Amino acid sequence: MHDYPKAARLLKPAHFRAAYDGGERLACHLFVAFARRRGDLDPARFGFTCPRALGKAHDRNRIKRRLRECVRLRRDRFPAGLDLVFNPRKSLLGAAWEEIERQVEKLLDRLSPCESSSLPS
RNA sequence: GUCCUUCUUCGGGCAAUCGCUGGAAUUUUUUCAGAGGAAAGUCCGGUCUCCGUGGGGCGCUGUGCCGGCUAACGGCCGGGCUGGACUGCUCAAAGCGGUUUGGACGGAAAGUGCCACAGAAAAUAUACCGCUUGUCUGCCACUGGCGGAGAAGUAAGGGUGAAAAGGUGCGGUAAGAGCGCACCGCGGGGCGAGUAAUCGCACCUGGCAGGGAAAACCCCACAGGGAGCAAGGCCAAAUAGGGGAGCAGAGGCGGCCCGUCUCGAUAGGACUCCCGGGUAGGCUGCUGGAGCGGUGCAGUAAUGUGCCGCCUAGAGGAAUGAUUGCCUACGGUGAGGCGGAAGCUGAGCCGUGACAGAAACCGGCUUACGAGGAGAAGGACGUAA
RNA sequence: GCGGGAGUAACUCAGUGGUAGAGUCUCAGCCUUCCAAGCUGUUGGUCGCGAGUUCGAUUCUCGUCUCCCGCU
Repeated sequence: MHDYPKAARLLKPAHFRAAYDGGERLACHLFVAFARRRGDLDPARFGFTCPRALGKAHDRNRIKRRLRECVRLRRDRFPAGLDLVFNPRKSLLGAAWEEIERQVEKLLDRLSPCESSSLPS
Protein backbone atom coordinates (compact mmCIF):
# COMPACT_ATOMS: atom_id res chain seq x y z
CA MET A 1 0.00 0.00 0.00
CA HIS A 2 2.63 2.43 -1.12
CA ASP A 3 0.86 3.70 -4.19
CA TYR A 4 -0.06 7.34 -4.60
CA PRO A 5 -3.39 7.79 -6.38
CA LYS A 6 -5.12 11.09 -6.98
CA ALA A 7 -7.45 10.45 -4.02
CA ALA A 8 -4.41 10.89 -1.78
CA ARG A 9 -3.47 14.30 -3.15
CA LEU A 10 -4.62 17.84 -2.75
CA LEU A 11 -5.73 18.90 -6.20
CA LYS A 12 -7.30 22.34 -5.85
CA PRO A 13 -6.05 25.69 -4.62
CA ALA A 14 -8.98 25.70 -2.15
CA HIS A 15 -7.60 22.57 -0.47
CA PHE A 16 -4.27 24.26 0.05
CA ARG A 17 -5.82 27.44 1.35
CA ALA A 18 -7.89 25.50 3.88
CA ALA A 19 -4.76 23.77 5.19
CA TYR A 20 -2.92 27.08 5.56
CA ASP A 21 -5.87 28.83 7.26
CA GLY A 22 -7.18 26.08 9.52
CA GLY A 23 -4.11 23.88 9.99
CA GLU A 24 -1.41 23.40 12.56
CA ARG A 25 2.13 24.41 11.61
CA LEU A 26 4.83 21.79 12.18
CA ALA A 27 8.35 22.87 11.19
CA CYS A 28 11.77 21.32 10.90
CA HIS A 29 14.93 22.49 9.13
CA LEU A 30 14.08 20.72 5.85
CA PHE A 31 10.41 21.65 5.44
CA VAL A 32 7.30 23.13 7.05
CA ALA A 33 4.14 20.98 7.23
CA PHE A 34 0.58 22.27 7.64
CA ALA A 35 -1.82 19.67 9.05
CA ARG A 36 -5.61 20.00 9.07
CA ARG A 37 -8.36 17.52 10.04
CA ARG A 38 -11.19 17.16 7.56
CA GLY A 39 -13.45 15.26 9.94
CA ASP A 40 -13.94 12.14 7.81
CA LEU A 41 -12.16 8.79 7.76
CA ASP A 42 -10.80 8.82 4.21
CA PRO A 43 -7.04 8.36 3.89
CA ALA A 44 -4.76 11.29 4.42
CA ARG A 45 -4.15 13.63 1.51
CA PHE A 46 -0.89 15.37 0.70
CA GLY A 47 0.20 18.46 -1.22
CA PHE A 48 3.66 19.78 -2.01
CA THR A 49 4.53 23.36 -2.90
CA CYS A 50 7.63 24.54 -4.69
CA PRO A 51 7.76 28.28 -5.26
CA ARG A 52 10.24 29.89 -7.58
CA ALA A 53 12.34 31.17 -4.70
CA LEU A 54 13.62 27.61 -4.13
CA GLY A 55 15.55 27.59 -7.40
CA LYS A 56 15.21 26.82 -11.06
CA ALA A 57 12.71 24.33 -12.40
CA HIS A 58 15.16 21.44 -12.41
CA ASP A 59 16.06 21.89 -8.75
CA ARG A 60 12.45 22.41 -7.70
CA ASN A 61 11.45 19.18 -9.41
CA ARG A 62 14.20 17.34 -7.54
CA ILE A 63 13.18 18.75 -4.16
CA LYS A 64 9.54 17.86 -4.68
CA ARG A 65 10.17 14.36 -5.99
CA ARG A 66 12.49 13.34 -3.18
CA LEU A 67 10.21 14.62 -0.43
CA ARG A 68 7.11 13.15 -2.07
CA GLU A 69 8.76 9.75 -2.46
CA CYS A 70 9.78 9.74 1.18
CA VAL A 71 6.21 10.56 2.28
CA ARG A 72 4.67 8.08 -0.18
CA LEU A 73 6.59 5.14 1.32
CA ARG A 74 5.02 5.92 4.73
CA ARG A 75 1.57 6.87 3.49
CA ASP A 76 -0.33 4.17 5.41
CA ARG A 77 1.14 5.36 8.72
CA PHE A 78 -0.36 8.85 8.51
CA PRO A 79 -3.65 9.30 10.45
CA ALA A 80 -6.82 9.15 8.36
CA GLY A 81 -8.86 12.24 7.64
CA LEU A 82 -5.81 14.49 7.51
CA ASP A 83 -4.78 17.09 4.93
CA LEU A 84 -1.04 17.83 4.87
CA VAL A 85 0.75 20.54 2.92
CA PHE A 86 4.54 20.48 2.75
CA ASN A 87 6.55 23.64 2.13
CA PRO A 88 10.12 22.46 1.49
CA ARG A 89 13.09 24.61 2.37
CA LYS A 90 16.06 25.20 0.08
CA SER A 91 18.34 23.04 2.25
CA LEU A 92 16.36 19.96 1.20
CA LEU A 93 18.05 20.04 -2.21
CA GLY A 94 21.43 19.11 -0.78
CA ALA A 95 20.16 16.90 2.05
CA ALA A 96 21.00 13.19 2.25
CA TRP A 97 18.21 10.65 1.76
CA GLU A 98 18.64 9.35 5.33
CA GLU A 99 18.23 12.89 6.71
CA ILE A 100 14.91 13.35 4.87
CA GLU A 101 13.70 10.01 6.22
CA ARG A 102 14.65 11.02 9.76
CA GLN A 103 12.72 14.31 9.56
CA VAL A 104 9.62 12.61 8.15
CA GLU A 105 9.75 10.05 10.95
CA LYS A 106 9.91 12.89 13.47
CA LEU A 107 6.86 14.43 11.84
CA LEU A 108 5.00 11.15 12.21
CA ASP A 109 5.85 11.04 15.91
CA ARG A 110 4.47 14.52 16.40
CA LEU A 111 1.27 13.69 14.50
CA SER A 112 0.44 10.54 16.48
CA PRO A 113 -0.52 12.22 19.80
CA CYS A 114 -2.65 14.66 17.82
CA GLU A 115 -4.88 11.75 16.91
CA SER A 116 -6.20 11.51 20.48
CA SER A 117 -6.28 15.25 21.17
CA SER A 118 -8.51 17.71 19.35
CA LEU A 119 -7.35 19.16 16.09
CA PRO A 120 -9.63 21.71 14.45
CA SER A 121 -12.01 19.82 12.26
C1' G B 1 52.49 7.69 -34.18
C1' U B 2 52.16 11.58 -30.22
C1' C B 3 50.66 16.42 -28.74
C1' C B 4 48.07 21.19 -29.43
C1' U B 5 44.11 24.46 -31.53
C1' U B 6 39.30 25.11 -33.84
C1' C B 7 34.66 23.13 -35.42
C1' U B 8 30.85 19.24 -35.63
C1' U B 9 28.56 15.31 -32.98
C1' C B 10 27.26 12.06 -28.72
C1' G B 11 25.26 14.07 -23.93
C1' G B 12 27.01 7.39 -19.45
C1' G B 13 24.88 2.07 -19.79
C1' C B 14 22.28 -2.33 -17.61
C1' A B 15 19.30 -4.61 -13.82
C1' A B 16 16.09 -5.18 -9.32
C1' U B 17 12.24 -3.22 -5.93
C1' C B 18 8.51 0.51 -4.99
C1' G B 19 5.73 4.34 -7.75
C1' C B 20 3.57 8.40 -11.45
C1' U B 21 1.07 10.16 -16.44
C1' G B 22 -1.29 8.81 -21.03
C1' G B 23 -3.09 5.13 -24.77
C1' A B 24 -5.00 0.14 -26.04
C1' A B 25 -7.05 -4.27 -24.60
C1' U B 26 -9.99 -5.91 -21.29
C1' U B 27 -12.30 -5.98 -17.21
C1' U B 28 -8.70 -5.61 -12.52
C1' U B 29 -4.95 -7.08 -14.21
C1' U B 30 -1.76 -7.12 -18.52
C1' U B 31 0.76 -4.49 -22.38
C1' C B 32 2.90 -0.16 -25.05
C1' A B 33 4.80 4.85 -24.80
C1' G B 34 6.76 8.81 -21.63
C1' A B 35 11.90 15.70 -21.64
C1' G B 36 16.03 18.78 -24.52
C1' G B 37 20.03 20.45 -27.66
C1' A B 38 19.31 24.07 -25.60
C1' A B 39 12.86 22.01 -23.20
C1' A B 40 15.98 28.27 -20.97
C1' G B 41 15.93 33.78 -22.26
C1' U B 42 11.24 35.55 -24.71
C1' C B 43 14.98 38.77 -28.81
C1' C B 44 12.63 38.14 -33.96
C1' G B 45 9.33 35.52 -37.64
C1' G B 46 5.02 32.46 -38.61
C1' U B 47 0.69 28.73 -37.93
C1' C B 48 -3.81 29.04 -35.18
C1' U B 49 -7.85 31.90 -32.42
C1' C B 50 -10.76 36.15 -31.15
C1' C B 51 -11.58 41.46 -31.89
C1' G B 52 -11.26 45.44 -35.48
C1' U B 53 -11.30 46.75 -40.73
C1' G B 54 -14.46 51.64 -47.28
C1' G B 55 -10.02 54.39 -49.64
C1' G B 56 -5.95 57.72 -48.72
C1' G B 57 -2.70 60.75 -45.65
C1' C B 58 -0.13 62.01 -40.99
C1' G B 59 2.08 59.72 -36.88
C1' C B 60 4.57 55.40 -34.42
C1' U B 61 7.78 51.00 -34.58
C1' G B 62 11.23 48.12 -37.19
C1' U B 63 14.60 46.88 -41.24
C1' G B 64 18.75 49.00 -44.36
C1' C B 65 25.56 46.98 -49.77
C1' C B 66 23.62 43.36 -53.87
C1' G B 67 21.38 38.72 -55.40
C1' G B 68 19.11 34.24 -53.88
C1' C B 69 16.50 30.67 -50.27
C1' U B 70 12.10 30.45 -47.26
C1' A B 71 5.37 30.08 -44.98
C1' A B 72 8.02 34.23 -42.91
C1' C B 73 12.13 36.64 -40.53
C1' G B 74 16.25 41.14 -37.75
C1' G B 75 17.52 34.04 -40.08
C1' C B 76 20.47 31.19 -43.74
C1' C B 77 23.48 30.79 -48.45
C1' G B 78 26.39 33.11 -52.31
C1' G B 79 28.69 37.61 -54.10
C1' G B 80 30.72 42.76 -53.54
C1' C B 81 33.20 46.57 -50.67
C1' U B 82 35.95 47.20 -46.25
C1' G B 83 38.88 46.84 -41.00
C1' G B 84 42.34 43.56 -38.20
C1' A B 85 45.88 39.36 -37.70
C1' C B 86 49.24 35.95 -40.08
C1' U B 87 51.76 35.03 -44.54
C1' G B 88 53.99 34.87 -49.99
C1' C B 89 56.42 37.88 -53.98
C1' U B 90 60.18 42.13 -52.71
C1' C B 91 66.87 44.14 -49.87
C1' A B 92 62.89 47.08 -47.74
C1' A B 93 58.57 50.16 -48.36
C1' A B 94 54.51 50.77 -51.44
C1' G B 95 51.73 47.55 -54.26
C1' C B 96 49.64 42.84 -55.67
C1' G B 97 48.11 37.99 -53.90
C1' G B 98 46.78 33.94 -50.21
C1' U B 99 44.69 32.15 -45.41
C1' U B 100 41.74 33.41 -41.39
C1' U B 101 38.55 36.50 -38.63
C1' G B 102 35.19 40.64 -37.91
C1' G B 103 31.81 44.88 -40.18
C1' A B 104 23.80 48.01 -37.51
C1' C B 105 28.16 48.54 -44.93
C1' G B 106 21.35 53.61 -47.70
C1' G B 107 21.97 59.25 -47.42
C1' A B 108 26.43 64.27 -44.09
C1' A B 109 26.45 68.64 -52.09
C1' A B 110 17.72 68.42 -48.35
C1' G B 111 17.63 70.96 -43.70
C1' U B 112 18.45 71.89 -38.15
C1' G B 113 21.81 71.04 -34.31
C1' C B 114 26.72 69.08 -32.02
C1' C B 115 32.37 68.63 -32.02
C1' A B 116 34.21 69.67 -24.40
C1' C B 117 39.52 70.89 -22.95
C1' A B 118 43.60 72.68 -25.67
C1' G B 119 44.47 75.81 -29.75
C1' A B 120 45.24 81.91 -33.54
C1' A B 121 41.45 79.20 -35.86
C1' A B 122 36.73 73.47 -35.33
C1' A B 123 33.61 74.08 -40.75
C1' U B 124 30.32 80.53 -44.81
C1' A B 125 37.49 78.83 -42.33
C1' U B 126 41.02 81.61 -39.55
C1' A B 127 46.32 85.68 -39.01
C1' C B 128 48.70 84.05 -32.38
C1' C B 129 53.98 83.35 -33.39
C1' G B 130 56.37 83.53 -37.96
C1' C B 131 57.52 84.98 -43.34
C1' U B 132 57.23 89.14 -47.18
C1' U B 133 56.47 94.25 -49.17
C1' G B 134 55.35 99.40 -48.73
C1' U B 135 54.42 103.77 -45.02
C1' C B 136 55.76 106.64 -40.56
C1' U B 137 59.66 106.78 -37.03
C1' G B 138 64.16 105.97 -33.18
C1' C B 139 69.43 104.76 -32.76
C1' C B 140 74.10 103.37 -34.81
C1' A B 141 75.81 104.75 -39.00
C1' C B 142 75.87 106.94 -43.90
C1' U B 143 73.91 103.13 -51.26
C1' G B 144 73.65 99.77 -45.01
C1' G B 145 72.40 97.48 -40.05
C1' C B 146 69.37 96.92 -35.46
C1' G B 147 64.61 98.33 -33.46
C1' G B 148 59.32 100.46 -32.65
C1' A B 149 54.23 101.62 -34.54
C1' G B 150 50.60 100.78 -37.92
C1' A B 151 48.81 98.88 -43.16
C1' A B 152 48.62 95.09 -46.78
C1' G B 153 49.84 90.14 -48.53
C1' U B 154 50.53 84.93 -47.08
C1' A B 155 48.78 79.11 -45.25
C1' A B 156 55.12 77.03 -46.83
C1' G B 157 57.10 76.63 -41.10
C1' G B 158 55.67 76.51 -35.31
C1' G B 159 52.79 74.60 -31.47
C1' U B 160 47.38 72.45 -29.86
C1' G B 161 44.06 68.64 -30.75
C1' A B 162 40.66 62.70 -32.01
C1' A B 163 40.35 65.84 -36.27
C1' A B 164 43.69 71.88 -39.05
C1' A B 165 40.68 72.20 -45.15
C1' G B 166 44.31 67.07 -50.95
C1' G B 167 49.90 64.55 -50.98
C1' U B 168 55.03 64.47 -53.25
C1' G B 169 58.29 66.95 -56.59
C1' C B 170 59.49 70.85 -60.01
C1' G B 171 58.41 75.63 -61.68
C1' G B 172 56.80 80.22 -59.94
C1' U B 173 56.71 84.48 -56.42
C1' A B 174 58.27 90.12 -52.59
C1' A B 175 57.02 85.94 -49.55
C1' G B 176 53.74 82.26 -50.64
C1' A B 177 49.69 79.54 -52.48
C1' G B 178 46.45 74.08 -57.44
C1' C B 179 48.95 79.95 -58.93
C1' G B 180 50.94 76.53 -63.16
C1' C B 181 52.78 71.57 -64.55
C1' A B 182 53.89 65.98 -63.77
C1' C B 183 52.54 61.68 -60.92
C1' C B 184 49.24 59.87 -57.10
C1' G B 185 44.44 60.74 -54.79
C1' C B 186 39.29 62.88 -55.46
C1' G B 187 34.56 64.53 -58.11
C1' G B 188 31.68 64.37 -62.83
C1' G B 189 31.11 61.98 -67.64
C1' G B 190 32.07 58.07 -71.30
C1' C B 191 33.21 53.01 -72.72
C1' G B 192 33.53 47.83 -71.23
C1' A B 193 32.26 43.38 -67.67
C1' G B 194 28.26 41.87 -64.37
C1' U B 195 20.95 40.37 -63.05
C1' A B 196 22.94 43.82 -59.36
C1' A B 197 26.07 45.65 -55.45
C1' U B 198 30.44 46.82 -57.75
C1' C B 199 34.86 46.49 -60.67
C1' G B 200 38.25 47.81 -64.85
C1' C B 201 40.19 51.64 -68.55
C1' A B 202 46.95 53.68 -71.81
C1' C B 203 39.49 57.59 -72.53
C1' C B 204 37.38 62.77 -71.72
C1' U B 205 36.74 66.57 -68.15
C1' G B 206 36.98 69.67 -63.40
C1' G B 207 42.12 72.67 -59.91
C1' C B 208 39.74 70.24 -55.99
C1' A B 209 34.37 72.61 -54.33
C1' G B 210 33.04 67.44 -50.28
C1' G B 211 36.34 67.00 -41.85
C1' G B 212 33.62 63.74 -38.30
C1' A B 213 29.18 61.93 -36.46
C1' A B 214 22.79 59.67 -38.86
C1' A B 215 23.96 53.52 -32.34
C1' A B 216 21.90 63.36 -32.68
C1' C B 217 17.14 65.04 -34.79
C1' C B 218 16.24 63.74 -39.59
C1' C B 219 15.65 62.40 -45.20
C1' C B 220 14.87 58.18 -48.62
C1' A B 221 13.21 53.10 -49.65
C1' C B 222 10.63 48.89 -47.82
C1' A B 223 7.57 46.31 -44.10
C1' G B 224 4.00 46.30 -40.07
C1' G B 225 -4.13 46.49 -37.72
C1' G B 226 -4.49 44.82 -32.25
C1' A B 227 -4.24 41.06 -28.71
C1' G B 228 -2.56 36.46 -27.40
C1' C B 229 -3.98 29.02 -25.86
C1' A B 230 -4.58 32.64 -18.99
C1' A B 231 -6.41 33.16 -27.24
C1' G B 232 -11.04 30.97 -28.15
C1' G B 233 -15.37 27.30 -28.08
C1' C B 234 -19.00 24.03 -25.34
C1' C B 235 -21.55 22.27 -20.66
C1' A B 236 -22.65 24.43 -16.10
C1' A B 237 -23.66 23.64 -9.28
C1' A B 238 -24.46 26.84 -5.02
C1' U B 239 -25.30 32.02 -3.64
C1' A B 240 -26.63 36.96 -5.07
C1' G B 241 -28.79 39.76 -8.77
C1' G B 242 -31.52 40.73 -13.96
C1' G B 243 -35.77 39.80 -17.51
C1' G B 244 -40.59 37.47 -18.49
C1' A B 245 -45.15 34.77 -17.38
C1' G B 246 -48.75 33.15 -13.82
C1' C B 247 -51.28 34.09 -9.08
C1' A B 248 -57.33 39.49 -9.74
C1' G B 249 -60.31 41.03 -12.04
C1' A B 250 -65.69 42.22 -12.72
C1' G B 251 -69.25 45.61 -14.41
C1' G B 252 -71.25 50.48 -16.69
C1' C B 253 -70.86 54.30 -21.00
C1' G B 254 -69.84 52.15 -26.42
C1' G B 255 -70.52 48.38 -32.47
C1' C B 256 -65.00 47.90 -31.12
C1' C B 257 -60.23 50.23 -29.44
C1' C B 258 -58.47 54.35 -26.60
C1' G B 259 -60.58 56.80 -22.73
C1' U B 260 -63.51 57.40 -18.44
C1' C B 261 -66.68 55.91 -14.13
C1' U B 262 -68.08 52.23 -10.17
C1' C B 263 -66.85 47.91 -7.26
C1' G B 264 -63.00 44.45 -5.62
C1' A B 265 -57.62 43.25 -4.52
C1' U B 266 -53.05 45.66 -2.50
C1' A B 267 -48.58 44.35 -5.30
C1' G B 268 -41.75 48.60 -5.05
C1' G B 269 -44.59 42.04 -1.68
C1' A B 270 -44.69 36.60 -1.29
C1' C B 271 -44.91 32.09 -3.99
C1' U B 272 -44.56 28.94 -8.58
C1' C B 273 -42.54 28.32 -13.37
C1' C B 274 -39.54 29.81 -17.49
C1' C B 275 -35.37 32.54 -19.85
C1' G B 276 -30.61 34.62 -20.72
C1' G B 277 -25.72 36.32 -18.82
C1' G B 278 -22.23 33.96 -15.83
C1' U B 279 -18.60 32.27 -11.08
C1' A B 280 -16.53 27.57 -8.89
C1' G B 281 -15.87 23.27 -11.60
C1' G B 282 -15.77 20.04 -15.99
C1' C B 283 -14.97 19.10 -21.36
C1' U B 284 -12.41 21.00 -25.55
C1' G B 285 -8.48 23.73 -28.10
C1' C B 286 -4.11 19.36 -27.37
C1' U B 287 -0.91 17.33 -30.53
C1' G B 288 0.29 13.69 -37.42
C1' G B 289 3.55 18.19 -38.13
C1' A B 290 6.48 24.03 -42.93
C1' G B 291 7.29 16.06 -38.97
C1' C B 292 11.55 12.28 -38.59
C1' G B 293 15.09 8.64 -41.03
C1' G B 294 17.10 6.73 -45.59
C1' U B 295 18.09 7.42 -50.78
C1' G B 296 17.99 9.58 -55.96
C1' C B 297 17.84 14.20 -58.82
C1' A B 298 18.44 19.88 -59.55
C1' G B 299 21.53 23.84 -57.53
C1' U B 300 28.41 26.63 -56.04
C1' A B 301 25.34 26.70 -51.58
C1' A B 302 21.22 27.85 -48.44
C1' U B 303 17.34 25.00 -50.28
C1' G B 304 13.78 22.49 -53.38
C1' U B 305 11.79 17.94 -55.03
C1' G B 306 10.72 12.34 -56.36
C1' C B 307 10.50 7.45 -54.06
C1' C B 308 10.65 4.13 -49.69
C1' G B 309 10.07 3.52 -44.51
C1' C B 310 8.42 5.32 -39.50
C1' C B 311 4.63 7.38 -35.62
C1' U B 312 7.74 9.89 -31.75
C1' A B 313 5.24 12.96 -24.27
C1' G B 314 0.54 15.47 -23.79
C1' A B 315 0.48 17.06 -17.79
C1' G B 316 -3.04 20.56 -15.56
C1' G B 317 -1.12 22.09 -7.24
C1' A B 318 1.15 20.00 -13.00
C1' A B 319 3.62 12.78 -14.76
C1' U B 320 8.47 11.34 -17.08
C1' G B 321 10.70 9.52 -10.53
C1' A B 322 13.05 7.37 -5.78
C1' U B 323 16.35 3.80 -3.56
C1' U B 324 20.01 0.05 -4.28
C1' G B 325 23.59 -3.01 -6.99
C1' C B 326 26.93 -3.90 -11.13
C1' C B 327 29.54 -1.94 -15.26
C1' U B 328 31.78 2.43 -17.54
C1' A B 329 34.74 7.39 -17.98
C1' C B 330 37.65 10.75 -15.19
C1' G B 331 40.08 12.50 -10.57
C1' G B 332 42.30 11.38 -5.66
C1' U B 333 44.62 7.77 -2.53
C1' G B 334 47.48 3.64 -3.25
C1' A B 335 48.48 -2.73 -1.31
C1' G B 336 51.50 -5.14 -4.70
C1' G B 337 54.66 -5.88 -9.22
C1' C B 338 58.87 -4.21 -12.74
C1' G B 339 63.38 -1.12 -12.22
C1' G B 340 70.09 0.64 -10.02
C1' A B 341 67.24 5.23 -10.06
C1' A B 342 63.92 8.50 -12.38
C1' G B 343 59.70 6.41 -13.31
C1' C B 344 56.03 2.79 -15.29
C1' U B 345 51.96 -0.41 -14.11
C1' G B 346 48.15 -0.97 -10.79
C1' A B 347 44.10 -4.59 -6.86
C1' G B 348 41.07 -2.19 -3.32
C1' C B 349 38.72 2.27 -1.28
C1' C B 350 36.64 7.30 -1.82
C1' G B 351 34.65 11.11 -4.89
C1' U B 352 32.61 13.11 -9.46
C1' G B 353 29.50 12.38 -14.29
C1' A B 354 27.93 19.00 -17.14
C1' C B 355 24.12 22.74 -18.48
C1' A B 356 19.58 21.82 -17.24
C1' G B 357 12.80 19.86 -16.90
C1' A B 358 7.99 20.08 -22.13
C1' A B 359 2.94 23.54 -20.81
C1' A B 360 -0.84 25.25 -28.07
C1' C B 361 2.70 24.30 -32.05
C1' C B 362 6.67 25.31 -35.61
C1' G B 363 11.37 28.22 -38.04
C1' G B 364 15.52 31.13 -36.28
C1' C B 365 18.70 34.00 -32.95
C1' U B 366 21.02 34.49 -28.16
C1' U B 367 22.78 32.52 -23.65
C1' A B 368 24.45 27.98 -20.31
C1' C B 369 27.28 23.36 -20.85
C1' G B 370 32.69 19.35 -16.43
C1' A B 371 35.31 14.96 -17.86
C1' G B 372 35.39 11.77 -21.84
C1' G B 373 34.34 9.02 -26.80
C1' A B 374 33.93 9.63 -32.31
C1' G B 375 34.77 12.52 -36.85
C1' A B 376 36.85 16.68 -39.92
C1' A B 377 40.42 20.67 -40.82
C1' G B 378 45.01 23.09 -39.55
C1' G B 379 49.81 23.27 -36.98
C1' A B 380 54.26 21.22 -34.29
C1' C B 381 57.54 17.12 -33.22
C1' G B 382 59.41 12.16 -34.00
C1' U B 383 60.06 7.66 -36.99
C1' A B 384 60.17 5.02 -41.71
C1' A B 385 60.44 5.14 -47.04
C1' G C 1 2.65 30.73 -20.35
C1' C C 2 2.20 36.02 -21.74
C1' G C 3 2.85 41.34 -21.04
C1' G C 4 5.24 45.74 -18.63
C1' G C 5 9.18 48.37 -15.50
C1' A C 6 13.89 49.31 -12.66
C1' G C 7 19.39 48.73 -11.50
C1' U C 8 24.16 55.45 -9.82
C1' A C 9 27.85 56.42 -2.45
C1' A C 10 26.12 52.36 3.46
C1' C C 11 20.47 54.33 2.49
C1' U C 12 16.84 57.56 -0.54
C1' C C 13 17.28 59.68 -5.17
C1' A C 14 19.18 63.66 -9.11
C1' G C 15 22.16 63.76 -13.51
C1' U C 16 21.33 61.77 -19.71
C1' G C 17 27.40 62.67 -24.76
C1' G C 18 32.75 66.29 -22.14
C1' U C 19 36.80 66.00 -14.48
C1' A C 20 29.83 61.94 -11.26
C1' G C 21 26.19 65.23 -7.53
C1' A C 22 22.40 66.33 -3.32
C1' G C 23 20.26 64.89 1.39
C1' U C 24 20.77 61.32 5.32
C1' C C 25 24.97 58.41 7.23
C1' U C 26 30.65 57.98 8.89
C1' C C 27 34.69 60.69 11.02
C1' A C 28 36.83 65.35 12.82
C1' G C 29 36.39 70.46 14.43
C1' C C 30 33.34 74.79 16.25
C1' C C 31 29.20 75.91 19.56
C1' U C 32 27.28 73.97 24.76
C1' U C 33 28.64 72.64 31.72
C1' C C 34 27.10 67.98 28.87
C1' C C 35 23.74 65.89 25.06
C1' A C 36 20.61 67.02 20.96
C1' A C 37 19.92 70.60 17.20
C1' G C 38 22.90 74.01 14.25
C1' C C 39 27.55 75.50 11.46
C1' U C 40 32.25 73.99 8.90
C1' G C 41 35.18 70.38 6.77
C1' U C 42 35.89 65.13 5.50
C1' U C 43 35.62 59.68 4.01
C1' G C 44 33.05 56.67 0.66
C1' G C 45 31.65 55.05 -6.59
C1' U C 46 34.29 48.59 -11.47
C1' C C 47 27.38 54.28 -12.48
C1' G C 48 24.63 45.65 -12.28
C1' C C 49 27.96 42.93 -15.98
C1' G C 50 30.09 42.21 -21.21
C1' A C 51 30.67 44.06 -26.08
C1' G C 52 29.97 47.97 -29.88
C1' U C 53 29.33 53.31 -31.98
C1' U C 54 32.20 57.83 -30.85
C1' C C 55 38.13 61.64 -30.18
C1' G C 56 35.33 60.67 -25.62
C1' A C 57 29.71 56.54 -22.86
C1' U C 58 26.53 56.77 -16.36
C1' U C 59 24.10 58.77 -20.85
C1' C C 60 23.38 56.04 -27.44
C1' U C 61 22.92 50.64 -29.43
C1' C C 62 23.08 45.25 -28.72
C1' G C 63 23.61 41.08 -25.53
C1' U C 64 23.39 39.30 -20.54
C1' C C 65 22.29 38.98 -15.07
C1' U C 66 19.29 40.29 -10.91
C1' C C 67 14.95 42.35 -8.86
C1' C C 68 9.82 44.28 -9.02
C1' C C 69 4.71 44.61 -11.01
C1' G C 70 0.28 42.99 -13.90
C1' C C 71 -2.94 39.13 -16.45
C1' U C 72 -5.38 33.85 -13.29
